[in-house]
Amino acid sequence: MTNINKPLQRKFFLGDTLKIARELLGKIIVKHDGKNILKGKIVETEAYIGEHDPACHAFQKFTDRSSVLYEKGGTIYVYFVYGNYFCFNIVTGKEGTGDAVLIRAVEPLEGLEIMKNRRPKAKNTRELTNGPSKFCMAFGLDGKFNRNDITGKDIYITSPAKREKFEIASSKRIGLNVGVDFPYRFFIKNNEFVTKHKFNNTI
DNA sequence: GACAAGATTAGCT
DNA sequence: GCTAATCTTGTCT
Repeated sequence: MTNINKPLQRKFFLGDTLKIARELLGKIIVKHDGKNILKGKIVETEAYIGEHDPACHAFQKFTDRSSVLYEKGGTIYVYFVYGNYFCFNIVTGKEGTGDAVLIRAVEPLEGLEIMKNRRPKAKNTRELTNGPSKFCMAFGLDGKFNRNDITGKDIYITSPAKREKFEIASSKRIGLNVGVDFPYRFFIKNNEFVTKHKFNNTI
């Protein structure tokens, strides 16, 4: 039972970053993992705007790491933090803008056994993917995917076969020391896979 | 070449 | 709820 439409095309990722961050909610991220297929519904995102956002890695600095953010929309930006963890971003907008959307949490749909193997610490299904680095671990995403393309054949995003109804809420972003005032975090209201956090109130 | 900080997580109080 | 763990990247000397 695949129930999967065609992958989102390049055009989707070239639009407005904040709009894309909202529209990605409820979409399905698919990863071909060897013989296996992993699927998850995106339930939480954050937008990073290169031009005016001090929290964005591309803000007023073009470095080896942030140069990926200036690629055209649909490019994957994976980076390493805190010595252990990866965060998975999708570059948005036209080439040269420095915008990206961070995938913070997904709801596991397929390939649960593989995810559990990769996340031995997770005590339950919810803990498999309810955090940006947890999602990366469960899906086996690491630095090798940096600069890859989200419209490729091994990893891509599709719309669900059935359009679900859900409410989108927004809040301040999490884990930042700068740019905390921008309400650029978006999540599906009342979805249990959204990261639990003190900022989970709607703004 | 050295140093400080970081888009987090897990484990302990 | 609070803090240590851990190492890459960017910046400064």
